[in-house]
Amino acid sequence: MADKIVTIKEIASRLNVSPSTVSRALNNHKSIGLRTKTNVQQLAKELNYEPNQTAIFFHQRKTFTIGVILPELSEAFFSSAISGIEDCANKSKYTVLMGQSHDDAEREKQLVDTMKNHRVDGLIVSIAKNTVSYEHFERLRKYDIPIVFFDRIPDMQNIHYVACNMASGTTQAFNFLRKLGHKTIGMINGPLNLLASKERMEGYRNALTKARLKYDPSLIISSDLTTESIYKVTEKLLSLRNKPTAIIAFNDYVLLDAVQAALKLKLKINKDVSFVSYANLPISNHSAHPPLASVEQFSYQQGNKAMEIMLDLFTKDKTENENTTFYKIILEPQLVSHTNYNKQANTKSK
Amino acid sequence: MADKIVTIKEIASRLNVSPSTVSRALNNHKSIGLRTKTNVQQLAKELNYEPNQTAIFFHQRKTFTIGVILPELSEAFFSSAISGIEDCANKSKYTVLMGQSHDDAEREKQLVDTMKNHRVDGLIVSIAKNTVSYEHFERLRKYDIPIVFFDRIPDMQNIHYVACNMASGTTQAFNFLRKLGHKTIGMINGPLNLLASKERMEGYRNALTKARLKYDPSLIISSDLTTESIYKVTEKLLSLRNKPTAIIAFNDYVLLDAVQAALKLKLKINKDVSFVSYANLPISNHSAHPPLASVEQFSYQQGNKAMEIMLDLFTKDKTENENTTFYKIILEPQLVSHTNYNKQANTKSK
DNA sequence: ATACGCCACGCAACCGTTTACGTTACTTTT
DNA sequence: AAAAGTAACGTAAACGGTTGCGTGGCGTAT
Repeated sequence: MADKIVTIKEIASRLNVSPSTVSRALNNHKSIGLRTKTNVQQLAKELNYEPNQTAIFFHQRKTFTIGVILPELSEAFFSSAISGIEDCANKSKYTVLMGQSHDDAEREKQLVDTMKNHRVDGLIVSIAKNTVSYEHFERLRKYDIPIVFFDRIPDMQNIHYVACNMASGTTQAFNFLRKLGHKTIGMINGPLNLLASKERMEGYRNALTKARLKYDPSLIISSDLTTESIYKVTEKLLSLRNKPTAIIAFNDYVLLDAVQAALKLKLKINKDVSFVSYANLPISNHSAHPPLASVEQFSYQQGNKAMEIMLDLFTKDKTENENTTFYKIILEPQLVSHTNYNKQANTKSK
Repeated sequence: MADKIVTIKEIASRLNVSPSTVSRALNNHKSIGLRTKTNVQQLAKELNYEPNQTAIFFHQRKTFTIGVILPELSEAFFSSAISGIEDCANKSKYTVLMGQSHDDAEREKQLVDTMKNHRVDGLIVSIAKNTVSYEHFERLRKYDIPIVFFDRIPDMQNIHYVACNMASGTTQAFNFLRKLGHKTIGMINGPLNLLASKERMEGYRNALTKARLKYDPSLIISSDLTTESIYKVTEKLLSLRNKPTAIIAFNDYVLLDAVQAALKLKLKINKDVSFVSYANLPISNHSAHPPLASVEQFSYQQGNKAMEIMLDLFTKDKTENENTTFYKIILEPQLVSHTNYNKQANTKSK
């Protein structure tokens, strides 16, 4: 077999034509005669010619690669999101360069630089927990690399993003519990510098206002999301005079710890205290103490939408000179009740 | 600011030197005078010069990118594995191009082609369930793109791979159950064309032989890993005359369904029937009916090791001409008992 | 027969960087 | 003082493919 990698020049010399003719023939350029065109294409097939994309990328200043930076792939939320991104990307011949920040701002910065050097056509990012400066993102503008943020949005002006309305989700959760008869509802929130925490807080208070209830600040406690912190916070909530009969947990990971803390206090789950959470674990409904309901955040859809926006930016960039409009997509979360039996388990295998 | 992207030529013309001098100065080449060297480096810093990697990649025939193709990121096993890959890759300036086959052989083939066109320096693959032909892998040899397989290994000669010894894991599981007093142990296996199934079978029979027990074929049933199939198979097992008091489930997803099936038959878990499984769900110990023990397959380590092998191949390629040795790394799985309390929950947050 | 146009293809520059191979000017050796 | 060496930098080709422009040959209109 042909051991050497076959290039356009190789084909050209074999057919006694110029490389440019071969290139045009392969690209079905109109100014090439039918005769030579078929000759070239046939020989290319025979020799198993495959264009060297790195040369093309370099020449066209386009890599058909989009970078994705997110905190942790092992969190189901993000692995699902990247699936949404990838599925959409592949439909348009794009490939995904992936990097995890492990929630470390420094690492995130490095990744952004790497991706920039790789000249990705665009970047989809969910920022790290402790990212506070954003110059590394700003620097990308010079290279015309658009960024679309999702879920974890930085506090920046003029950015594209897609996120889920956690305020609304929290309101839904609150009302759900109210309808079940719960009068005193606590919440284990995250650090208040996170938008996600602020929104949950906002949703909680909105629900209170609408229900004309008075606000008891001690019912909402922020934790730093570590196991120890959650234990402490949960115990604190459950030993209040105005003790909550239901708790909204920041997410499923928090839920697991909070439930353990409650059990330690000899409380019966769903009797002495009930829980509602935000879905990020696929099998939380198989767990020993599933929440009464979950706020579904549609991670796959968020990723998918982010990639759609990216594709849109690529086409728009060519026509409009200055991008003055910014995509700000807010998805509505949906409360999923787990009281009915498990609907269907996704058939997974390994 | 400098709006245009600054290149070596730009720096060269500003300093009235040639581009090659700039290039050498930036790379600290010895044959460049200290004077001009510092001049160049300073101006580069000022202008925020950043090399165009696509040009470099193209020129050096090296992309510092490795492709990873696996079935499903949403399975914890794989998302953990890719973390292992990425962590190792980043330490050596490599980046990860990712693609999911969704267990579709056709898609896998496309991904291999895409990665080849992107000229990844290497490929790490866990093959799709229904991949039977391997020419798309063979084709990469021409491009000198090494492949390292992990976990799901194709039936090919002369390949590098890292996998877990499922036979040994199964033997461990079997003996564990025997020690707990179980005399009749069933197993829900996967399709027999999978190496993983064959190995489980092998491990089961090895354990039997060592314990001088006779083999009852009806105690091992293969399923196609769909929920319906698992229900059926479980019911079959539990209605045998020689009814098993313990069942080894193919993996945690199978476990979930098998447990449901057992519950449907009004059996008490861990009393009428006990389970052991192969770990791929991180929170299986929080689930309503956790297995007595799990065979830990060290997915992160598998990925990590695969990438280490890849790096090794890169360095070796330069010295040795023909690669006549192939890495075949077999990790020993480890049985983790869940009877003691949950050790520590990984602190995860979102 | 001359002019015009089009078809089909070649030439050469280009993308940004690296590098083998000069070339110059100066220093050292003998 | 001539030869040799060396420091410091320039020239140009190369990586593989694309593309604007040029050109010869042929057909057709006039």
